[in-house]
Amino acid sequence: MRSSLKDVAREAGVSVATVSRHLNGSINLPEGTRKRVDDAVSKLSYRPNPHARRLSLGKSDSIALIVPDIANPFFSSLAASIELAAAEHGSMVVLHATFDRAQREVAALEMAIDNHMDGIIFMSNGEPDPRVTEIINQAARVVVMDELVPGAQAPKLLCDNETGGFLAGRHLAEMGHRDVAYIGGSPRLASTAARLEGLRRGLASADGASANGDSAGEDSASGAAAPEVRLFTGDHSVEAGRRLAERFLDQAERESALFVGSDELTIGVIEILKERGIAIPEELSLVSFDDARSLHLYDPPITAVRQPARALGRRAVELIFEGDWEAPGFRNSAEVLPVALTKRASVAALDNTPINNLSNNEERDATQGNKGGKT
Amino acid sequence: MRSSLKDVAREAGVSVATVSRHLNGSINLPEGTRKRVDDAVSKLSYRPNPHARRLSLGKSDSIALIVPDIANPFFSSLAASIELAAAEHGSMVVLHATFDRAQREVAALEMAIDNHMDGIIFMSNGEPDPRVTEIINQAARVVVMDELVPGAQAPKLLCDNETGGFLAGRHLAEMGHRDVAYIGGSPRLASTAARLEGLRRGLASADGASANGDSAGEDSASGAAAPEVRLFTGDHSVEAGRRLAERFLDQAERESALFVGSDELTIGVIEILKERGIAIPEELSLVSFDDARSLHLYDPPITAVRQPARALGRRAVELIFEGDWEAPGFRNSAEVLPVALTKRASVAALDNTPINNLSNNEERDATQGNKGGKT
DNA sequence: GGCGTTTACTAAATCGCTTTACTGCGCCGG
DNA sequence: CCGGCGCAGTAAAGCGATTTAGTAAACGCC
Repeated sequence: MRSSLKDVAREAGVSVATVSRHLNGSINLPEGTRKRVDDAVSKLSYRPNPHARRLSLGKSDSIALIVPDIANPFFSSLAASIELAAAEHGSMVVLHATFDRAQREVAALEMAIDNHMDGIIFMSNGEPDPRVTEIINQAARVVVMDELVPGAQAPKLLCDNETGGFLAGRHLAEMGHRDVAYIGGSPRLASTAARLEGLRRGLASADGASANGDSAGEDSASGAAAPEVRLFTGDHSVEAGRRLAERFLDQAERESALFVGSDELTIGVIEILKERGIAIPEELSLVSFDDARSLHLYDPPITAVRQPARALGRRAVELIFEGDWEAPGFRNSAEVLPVALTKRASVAALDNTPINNLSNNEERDATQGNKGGKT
Repeated sequence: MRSSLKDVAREAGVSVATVSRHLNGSINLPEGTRKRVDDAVSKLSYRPNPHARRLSLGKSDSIALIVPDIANPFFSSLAASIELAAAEHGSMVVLHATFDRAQREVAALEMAIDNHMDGIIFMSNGEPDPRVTEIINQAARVVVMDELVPGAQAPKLLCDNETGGFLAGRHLAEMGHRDVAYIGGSPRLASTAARLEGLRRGLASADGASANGDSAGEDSASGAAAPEVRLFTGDHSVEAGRRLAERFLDQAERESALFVGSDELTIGVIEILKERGIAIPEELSLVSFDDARSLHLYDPPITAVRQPARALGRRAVELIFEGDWEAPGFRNSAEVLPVALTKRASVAALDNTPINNLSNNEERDATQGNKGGKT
């Protein structure tokens, strides 16, 4: 049977208050008493009951981690760094998988609130739901990560989606691609919008950047109209990747490259391309997003924008425990962590394009991170 | 401010006991009272305080999941199915990553015990530590999964390592391989022993099985001595995979194939092989274990023994909530879930071997599962 | 020697729920 | 009319901490 404070107090011949206060360092006992208490504690191998502690203190020494799918390597990398950082803060991590279903998101959030979690790290790639926003705004300490929740009054922690899109776009453009399709999450998501904006900017940038004299005019007027990016959107699952890839192939017109919004989708896409015998990158180039899987071993190695999963996780925990939650602007702040493009072999140099970009594979094209920006 | 039972009781004009008992279904209120209470509950949007509930009940509606590394896709798949099953049982999942360090394992277990977790799912690939065993034996409901903990009195849930080894061995043998090295976890682990035993049995089985007349004698006497399997062991990390692969290559004698104990190790191994320009499978064949990553997209697609991660997870939760923990033998029981060999393209047919096994790639070579065996 | 301060503790309330034991009270059968 | 039985509900004792307010004794100081 576990022993309680009372047992320790009796054993040491003092009151429970004394033991409790001593153990919590809120009293300075004279040597003799201190020893008696400490001896009693170790003799009875006393360990405080966390349930009682939590009831009394109204906190839980835990944070809730709410993610769409923990089996997704991006989220599991995130989870790993979150668990590690939380443990360093003496906190446990409670896991909730939502599969992007608002119902489950609501349930997880409510559970977290009821449990007086010290913090909540919330992620969703699903369609925005007002109930979710409402609950987040009631909760004490929520960090909204990876994707915006419209209307949520909570510090946001994101990767630099816009730059991610830009890096992909610029790289593709430099390799001679002009017509690119996007396969990714819902267009209602902020991440999708940001990536597309970056992508377009990147694609356009090459017009000036790679000022190679002959603009290889076949079909496009020289650098005039911003390239049109066609969208194929769904959730971030392998299955969706397959479906969207098929739809893309059925409708493909002049696209020579695909920018895919997550490794999960990329897997589905590659599966379909292989099934249909379409060669990557000879017939279709590919840039993925996340780079949380072992894409360097794929056939071909997949070029991808890398999300800083570990850094995001660590930072989220920091925000919870060290964030200035009283500061007026804190709940409106947004922090953006840098992404990087890892060039591998899934992007082909198109026709008459200088191939100087085919070199330095696997070199990181790191980007400066702009921290602490405001929304 | 959250409202408490007392508030509801006051609002409904009854005592807290009545409300509590009604809410827990341990009383049948007459229509009028019932309605008053229910109305009060919804008017105040009352939600019981889990901390208080847990203190009173001495349970936590949570299970602890203790794994070496949640970023490892095998464990994260496991976690996904565990979270799902636990949620169905109204239970939360608390995550602990140990990195196979006994110190962290002990801490996680103690935390779980202190928290009166409804159950603990414990996994470790580290060197067995007596402290861990001792604590497990003190805990109420622990399921030891994936790997044995020597001396632990707890139901065990494993994949069929022996058959896994056997399937790999037989396949390699059928493809003409005789000299195989094993790269995997510590030889002190039961899983390693079982896989090696299976591997040897599988390799030997082909002597009779593939009774192809000409035994292509170069160096080996026809099917006489059981093949010697050289071991290269370490932890299950990419880094270890790289190190062990290098060591293997430096010492390699006649080995034509590698049986690798986990996808993580396999990644490291492949990296090294590529760096050294060794072609898979032409120069070296490879069979992995886990198949939790997208090995089918690798270059080449990697043949692997698949662990039934989702099934293991689901079953572990079932054991916790529906296991017969009072039954005398339960804490000594072991349950084995079937594995399957997925043949892809990382095993070459050696020389004069009939190539009939190169067909039906991606077909599952499913094995019958023998459930409920005893240790 | 009296008074103010420390020092060294303790009593008891509190957190919010569960549960056991018990009280009234109406009603029914004899 | 009386004893007994349900019914409807309550009082109060936990669960095991934390913490506030307070007390008794010792000590310093003039």
